[in-house]
Order: sequence, then C-alpha cells, then structure tokens
Amino acid sequence: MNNFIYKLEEKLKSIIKECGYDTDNVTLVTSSRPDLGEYQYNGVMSLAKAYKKNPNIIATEIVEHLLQDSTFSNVNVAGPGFINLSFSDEALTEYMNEVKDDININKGQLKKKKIIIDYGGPNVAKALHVGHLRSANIGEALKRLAKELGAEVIGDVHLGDWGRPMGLIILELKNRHPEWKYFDEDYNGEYPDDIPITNKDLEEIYPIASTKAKEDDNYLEEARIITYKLQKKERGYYALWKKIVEVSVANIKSLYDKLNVSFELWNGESDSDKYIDDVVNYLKDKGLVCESEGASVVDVKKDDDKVEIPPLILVKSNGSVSYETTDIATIWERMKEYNPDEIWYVVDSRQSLHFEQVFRVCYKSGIVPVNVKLDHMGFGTMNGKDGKPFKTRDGGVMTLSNLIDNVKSEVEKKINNNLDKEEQEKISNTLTCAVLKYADLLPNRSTDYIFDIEKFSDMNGKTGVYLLYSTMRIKSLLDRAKENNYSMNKVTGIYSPYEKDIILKLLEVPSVLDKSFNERTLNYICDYLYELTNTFNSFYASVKILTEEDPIKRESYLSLSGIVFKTNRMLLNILGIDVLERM
RNA sequence: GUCCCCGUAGCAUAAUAGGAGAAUGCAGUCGCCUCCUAAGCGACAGAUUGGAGGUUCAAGUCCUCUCGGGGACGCCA
Repeated sequence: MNNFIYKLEEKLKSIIKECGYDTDNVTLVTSSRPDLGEYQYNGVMSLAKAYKKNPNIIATEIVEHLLQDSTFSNVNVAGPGFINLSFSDEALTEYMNEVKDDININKGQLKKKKIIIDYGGPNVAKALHVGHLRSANIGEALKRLAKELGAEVIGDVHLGDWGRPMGLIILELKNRHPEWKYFDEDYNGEYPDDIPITNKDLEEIYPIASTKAKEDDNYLEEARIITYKLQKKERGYYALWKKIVEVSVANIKSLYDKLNVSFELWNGESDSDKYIDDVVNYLKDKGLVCESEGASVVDVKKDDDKVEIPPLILVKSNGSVSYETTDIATIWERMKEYNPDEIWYVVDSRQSLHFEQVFRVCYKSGIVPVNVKLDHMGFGTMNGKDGKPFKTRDGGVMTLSNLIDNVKSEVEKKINNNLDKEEQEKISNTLTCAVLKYADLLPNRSTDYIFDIEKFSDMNGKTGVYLLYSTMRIKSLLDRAKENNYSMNKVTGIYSPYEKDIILKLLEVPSVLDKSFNERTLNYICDYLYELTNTFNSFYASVKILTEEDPIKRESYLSLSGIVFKTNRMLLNILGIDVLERM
C-alpha cells in the first residue's frame, strides 16, 4: 500500500505494538472536530478497556512516538482518549506529487479474483420499466468499481427469454398472422431473414396476450402447448422465437446504451435450459429431492433458522420447472464455463428469500463449493411519493425509456443553443445519463427510496449536472493552461487553506472506494464526488488560477487542479458517467 | 399470524465493525459576475434522530417494550 492514509495506519499499528498493545485493525478516520485535528484515531478507548488501563495514558504513549515523525504538524490527545492528527504541508505536498504522476497510487487494490455480476434481467418483448433502472445503475457501477480495484468482472444481462411469456407472444402472433411460414408444420424451407414486426409491436402484444390468457382457459392452454413446443425447439416456433429475441435485444441494447450500461454476456434463461435435466438428475442422485404436494422439492431448512424457510420447488406439479431451477441451472452453467470466485446478483431486496433458497441448494448439493461466494445484493424498493411502490399518475408502470425521455426534455431546456446540433445532442444525452445515475446512486443501495420524477429532473445542487459542469470547467482550465504553455509539473507548496482542503479531501479516495466496495453501495462515491468538487469550486471561486502572476504558485494550482480532474474522471467513470469537454 | 427492513429539519437523503458539536441537497431569507464557463461561490435560518426504558466513558447506531410505514412468507417470474 502506497497511499498516504493506509501507510500511516500501518505505521500507527506498529507503534501501538511497540508500546506493548495488540490490535488487529487500525483505522484513521477524518476528524469530526476539525478544530482539533485533520484525522483522528479512536481505537485507544477499546485498547484501554482490553488492557484495563487509563486511555489517556495509552494515548500519550502512542503520541510520544508520533511526535517524532515529520509527517505530522500536530498530534494531540483530547476527550476520553481521542488522538488527533494534523499533517505537515511538506508531507502532503510530497504525496500529491506522487499522485500527480500516477493517480492509481491513491487507491487500494483487491486480491485477484473473478466475479460474475448478474444485473439487468429484462424480459424479451416486454418494455423495461423504472424498476430496471436501479439494477442497471448499481450493477454497472459495482462492476466498474470492482474492475477499478483490480478484479476480473463479467457482467451478464440475463434475459428473461424462455418462459410462458414467449409462448403467449407467439400465440398472439399466430392468431394475427396464421399465414406465416413459422406456423406451417409441414414447411421445410428457410424462414425469412426479417419478421415484419417491430419492438413496439412486441411490447403491445404481450400485455394483450397476457390478459387474454387470464380470461380464457383455452387460450392459456394453447399458449402452454406452444411454450412446450418452443422449449422442445420445434423448428418453426424456435425460428420465430429467435427473431423475436433479435428484435427485442436490439431495442434493449439501445436503451442500456443510453445509460452507459454494457454487458459482457447477453445470456438468458434459454442458455441454461440445456443444463436443467443435468441439474435435476444431479440433485436426485444426491438424494436431495422429494415429492411434496405433487411437486419435486428440495428441503433447505437449517436448524438455526428463525423462520421456516420453505422448500425450493424444483419441478412444479404441472411438470414444468420453476425459476428457482432455472437460476440453479444458470449457476451450474457459470461454474462450468467460467469458474468464478464470486457471483453477485443485483436484484430487488424483495427476492432475498428466493436467492437464499437457491444458494442453499447450490452449497448443500456441492454445485457450488463453499469457497465460492454467492451473494445477493438487494436494493431498496422504489416507492412513489405516497410510500407505496411507484406507479405513474394513471396507475400504470412507467417505462424506462419514458423516464429517460422525460429527463432529457428537462435537460434540453437548459442547454447552450450556440453549439452545433450534433454537439447539443451529445451534451443532452450525457447530461441525461448523469442526472439519472447520480440521483439513483446517491441513496444507500439498501434504502427504500422515494422515486420522484421531479427529483430526477432537478438540475440544481447535488446532481450529475453539477459534477459534469464543474469537471468540465477544470478541464477547460487545464486546456487553456496548456495552450499558454504554462508548466504544471508539480505541486510546489500549499499557499492557501483552499488547497489544503482539496489535498485533505484527496486523501480520502482510497477509503471511499474500499468502503463502497465492501458495502457494495455507491453512495459513498457519490457523496465524495460532491464534496471534492465543492471543495475545488471554493478554491476556484476564490483564487485566480490561470491569471496568477507568480509562476511557481500558478504551477502548483494547475497541478493540483489536474489531480482533481483525473480523480473526478475516474470516479465518474465508476458511476458510469462520461465527462464532457464543453457544455 | 410469523419473520425481516425502515422511521433523522417542511421535503429527499447521509452518517464508515458505538466515537467528540447529527452531515448534504432541495425548498426559505440574504449577499457575490469590469477578471479562468454564475449549470457557480458564500452566509443565515431550520432536529429532544417516532416514543419509553436499558447497556456503555460514549447510542441515530446495540438490547427490551411500544406506536407508525413497507416487505417476504411453496408451485408468477
């Protein structure tokens, strides 16, 4: 670890050891009393308890060692035994110059591992709705964060492309276009390259078919038969299904593109279908399957369960497999084809019981060895202003593309009309994405939060727009400096409290990233970005950077600005937000 | 009914394995553009952290009770 705070933590740890105390974890945190110090160590009180000594005596012993270190400009003990630390300008400047050359010094590093992240889960032929937003935003950001920290990450969109909805859509198409070759069972020739339906058609068809199935048993039965034939890959249905998926996926991709979300894998339930028999047989061979109320189930109870966990239904009483089974087959597939160290599911918290059951079966049966971590990182439900699950004014579900369009039209009201059309378009797209992501990632992952379209459209204050505007302004400053051939090779010193504040903020980057990663939530990064940017903006508003006449000072200002810019760019990139050059 | 989560300023949210004076934005009041993009900067005001007990040097955070909201509890995914 080369970064400033982590290095000091190591140092402090060895000092504590030298003083004769044993502690496994030394954490320095930013001070809650800036008047007393810049950072604080709070561990003395617990040491005192463990060793039954006066905390003040222990703190004083530790401080005596720290006083000899030139890293600090001030060390003191306060209250029941808080150790307060402040850093010398020299130490900070020196560190900034290291970071300036390689921003990666200012972050931690994970052990090498391979992680599959399952986030997305859109259904083929169904419009994505606002509920897909969090999964996409959080999943993508966690993926980028893990990558930034050195993990190998594979994102899988995991389409819902294989259930009865597919049968329903095909049935409805059959009723509307009985003349299509796909439905002619005697037909042996090639099928056309294109089908004359659009994604919009598909999105309209599904709700209609679904309603019909609820009202008409014959219709439902027919859909069931088609689903069955599709799953047996009967030629015509299978070919049509492929076309439907093609049309739908193109649309899903373009929507995810707008959100800067991309997947390494575009697998779906249909891909693990071929392993379902293997999984069922494997579990049967292990003796884990029993019959219950006409279904095949796997018991997953444990003795220490507080609640009775119901058995996992492997095969339903009507003979079809449940989606638990599909998920197990997918894990089976992933273990076989990728052998990951961890599999993460970024899915709404309400599905936690489902994942608990699935994971238990995987571990219990040995499909997944115990050293591989299966993790459901549930996220909070998006509620409407009334605290109940979000609905549009007319009680319907708001589609994701609708939400994006709404935000975009808000953004366009404020855009600079002097730029050419193409650039305006790029700016409004980037801003829309930034606004949407930042608002969504700002609350803690597990918080149920109020989904408020007005909030998502708000361009003032703590928003993606603020971050992009400010970051763009730094970039433009640096570009101007470059045009003038101003040197910006090093931070030469600290000339105002503003710079000190910026540097102290920059020291927090590694812990912010690690905390975000460990808790799998992006709110720390979001918050931090605002703080760093705000700290820089105070500096920007109070100190003339480009027009500073002293070249030594100017060089320092510019160098520091460069570090802030690179840091912002890195963090925004983790959130999935692109930086703009102009706006 | 059982279990889980939540309750923080008018609103929306923070608070790092319990740490010092509960933070941020919006909304409100008031300042700041002859000068690097004001989509910005600054100041003020706003809170018995739902309530009552308890543990602790220290509680928004842990425990008990209570009130209010949400969710999950075998064949929808």
